[in-house]
Amino acid sequence: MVTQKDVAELAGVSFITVSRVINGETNVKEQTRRKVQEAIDKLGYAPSFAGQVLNSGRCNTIAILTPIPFYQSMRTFYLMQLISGIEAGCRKNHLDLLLGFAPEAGTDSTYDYLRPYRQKKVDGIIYVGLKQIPEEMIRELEVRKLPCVVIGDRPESDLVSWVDTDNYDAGYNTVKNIWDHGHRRIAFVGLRKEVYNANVIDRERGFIQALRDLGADYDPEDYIIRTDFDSPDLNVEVREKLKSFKEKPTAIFCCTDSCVPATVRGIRELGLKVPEDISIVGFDGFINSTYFELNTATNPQPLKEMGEKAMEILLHKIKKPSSEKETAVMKVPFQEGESLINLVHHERRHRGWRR
Amino acid sequence: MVTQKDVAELAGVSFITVSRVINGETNVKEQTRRKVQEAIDKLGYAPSFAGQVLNSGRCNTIAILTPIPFYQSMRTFYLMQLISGIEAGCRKNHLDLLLGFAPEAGTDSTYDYLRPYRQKKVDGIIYVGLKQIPEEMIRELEVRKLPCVVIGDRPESDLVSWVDTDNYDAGYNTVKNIWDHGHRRIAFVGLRKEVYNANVIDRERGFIQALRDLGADYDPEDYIIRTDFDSPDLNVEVREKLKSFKEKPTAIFCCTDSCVPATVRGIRELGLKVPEDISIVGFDGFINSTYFELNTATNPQPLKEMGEKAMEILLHKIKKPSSEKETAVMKVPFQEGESLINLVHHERRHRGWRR
DNA sequence: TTGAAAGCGCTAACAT
DNA sequence: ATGTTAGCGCTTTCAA
Repeated sequence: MVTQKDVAELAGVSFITVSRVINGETNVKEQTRRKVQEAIDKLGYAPSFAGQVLNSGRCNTIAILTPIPFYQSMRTFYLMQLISGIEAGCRKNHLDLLLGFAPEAGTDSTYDYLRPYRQKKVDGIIYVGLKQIPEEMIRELEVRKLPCVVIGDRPESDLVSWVDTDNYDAGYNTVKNIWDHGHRRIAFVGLRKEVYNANVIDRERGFIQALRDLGADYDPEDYIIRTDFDSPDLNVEVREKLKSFKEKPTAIFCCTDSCVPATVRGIRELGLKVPEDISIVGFDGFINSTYFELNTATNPQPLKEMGEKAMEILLHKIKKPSSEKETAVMKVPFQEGESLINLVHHERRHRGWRR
Repeated sequence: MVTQKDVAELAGVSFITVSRVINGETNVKEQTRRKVQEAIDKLGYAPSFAGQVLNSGRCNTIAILTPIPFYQSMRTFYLMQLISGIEAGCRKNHLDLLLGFAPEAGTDSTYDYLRPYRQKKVDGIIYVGLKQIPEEMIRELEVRKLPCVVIGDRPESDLVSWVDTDNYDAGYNTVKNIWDHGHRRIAFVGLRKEVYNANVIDRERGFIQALRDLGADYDPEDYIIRTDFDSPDLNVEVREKLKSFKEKPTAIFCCTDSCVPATVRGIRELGLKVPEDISIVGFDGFINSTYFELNTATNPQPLKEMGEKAMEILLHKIKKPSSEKETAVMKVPFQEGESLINLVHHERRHRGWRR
C-alpha cells in the first residue's frame, strides 16, 4: 500500500508535508506542493481510511439498518426509495452507506447484527422501522453514544430521533376524499392486530374517525378486512369478507399499495369490476403502470424526502452529539386515479350489484 | 470511547493482556482472563474497528456497487435478490456490506464514486453489471489491487472475476418450450440496440437461433419489438408493432418480466386476451401474484445463488490475492405458468384473431 | 504467564 | 515554509 511516507520519499520532503498537501493547507510553498502532487499522482497515493479514522474518531460511514427483507415484494420499494434519499444525503456529505440487517421474526438469531456498531464502524444509524426498534439496540446506542434516526415509527426513547408521516391525518383525508366522490360505504384492508406497524394502525384510526365524523350509517370497524402484507391468500380473504357483508361497500381503502393487486383480484373473483363496481384507493405510492394495469388512486409517501430529512437530522447529531432529539412529521398528499370513480355517474351499476 | 487501556486499568493488568483475552489467546491465566472479562463486560468494551484495520490491513467490509437506480421499478428486484444472497455470505464471514452507486447516464458526474475504494475502505467489490464496468474503475482496481467480481456481465479483463447466467441457452430453450406448446409464430420483446445489456442480447440471440433451428417459416428478426426497461410507452410500442405484423404471433417472449405487464396491456388494448389470443413468457422471475394478476410463465434467474457464488469467489481472492480470475455460469430453469397455453386446445380462438 | 516496545497511517501541536 | 514528536487503538515481536 502506498503511504505518505512513500510519497514523501519520492518528493524528497517529510511525510508531514504530504499530509499538508493532501489537506489543502496553505502553508506550503507552491513549488513544494507541485513536487508532492507529482509524486502523489505518480504513485497513485490516496490517504488511507484507517489512519484517518484512528485520528479523527469519525469513519464517515453511516448505516441503514432494517428488518425489511430483501424479497421481491413491493415492500422493498419502500426501502429502496428511502435509500435513494439517504444516498443523496451521503453523496453531498462524502459519507458512505453501510447496509445492516436487523433481525426479523424467524431469522437466524445467532447473527450478531450489532457488531458493526459496537466496533464503531459507523458514525450513526438510520433505522427503517415498521417494526419496533429492538430494546437491545437502544441499549447499544446508549453505550456507544451512537446517533440514530428512525424512519416510519415514533420511538419514545430520547436517544433516537425520528422522521414519520402523518398517517392518521392521511387516513382521515383519504376517507373524506372517497366520501366526496359520493361513496357512502367504504371498507378498509388493514393488518391483523399482531402485525406491528404503527403507520398502518394510524391510517386505520383515521379511517374509523373520518367515517364517524362524516356520519356514516354503519360501524366502520365492521368493514375492516384484516390480513398481512404480501399474504398469498389476500385475494381470498378479501373475497370471502366481501361476500359476508350484507351491505356491500362501493369503495375499498387499502392500507398499502402492496395489497391493491390482490384486493382487485379478490373483487374480480366475485365477477365484479374495478372501479365500476368497487373503487380502490391505496397508500404509499408503489403502484405504477410499469407493473400494474390499473391507474390507482393512492397516497404517495414522500419517501425520498423522508430519507433526506433523516440524513439531515442524523448529521446534526453526529456533528453535535449534545443536541436534542429531533422529530419530523411529513404530510402525505392524496393522489387521484382511475381506480376511484365519482359515484353519481355510476349509480345504476352500483345499485345493480348491491342487490 | 472505551479502549483496551480502560479495561486494563480496571482489571489491574496491562492492556496487552486485554488484547490477548479479546483474541482468545491461550497463554493467559484463567483467573486473569476472568478478571479481564469482567472489566470488559462492565465497561461494555468492544475492540475498535479502526485500530484493527490499521493493524491487519483488512477492514472486513465489501462493497456492492451498481448503476441500477433505486426506483420503484421491477429492476430493483434484481438487485434486491442479489443483495440477499450477498448478505448471506457476509453474515457467514462476519463481513459488512457497503452500498456503492456507480454512475448512470444522466447522473451527477462530479460524484466521486471511487473514493471509498481509493481509501481502501473495503476489501473487495461486487459490481452488479447490466451496464459495462467502467474503464476508470478497472484502473482503480489495478492500482489498489482490489478484488472484484462482476454479476450479470462477462468483462474480459483478467482483473475481474464474474458470475453470470447462460442467457443464450435460456433464450433458446424458452423458444423451444413455447414451440412445444404448439406455437409457430413467436415474437420477442427486447431492448433497443443502444441499451447495453449483455444478458438480454444473449437471450435475443437464443431466440433467433432457436427459431431458425426449429424451421420457423418467418424471419425471427422481423418479430423483435425493441423498447427499453420501464418505458412508459411500452404498451403503445407493443400494440403498434403488433398491428403492423401481417401474420400475428400467438406467443410473445419478453426479455424480462419487467416488460410483461405493459406488454399484456398493449395486447389488451387491441381487444385481445392473454393467454387465449396471445401467450406470454417472461424472464427473470420477478412477477408474482402479489402484484400481478396473471400467473406468468418465466425463467427465474437464480439470483440469490448468484450473489452467494459471487461472495465465494470474492472471498477466495481476498484471502489469496494471487489467485486466478474465476468465472461461473449458472443455468436458468424454465417455469410454466398460466400465461402460456397449449395451442392445440385453443386453435379456434387463434384462427379467429389471425384473420 | 505477563509486560514493554515498536509500528500500522495519519494529523495536531509544537519546534525550527 | 518545513520538520519533529506524540498519540489515536490495536497487534506483533521480543523480553522478562
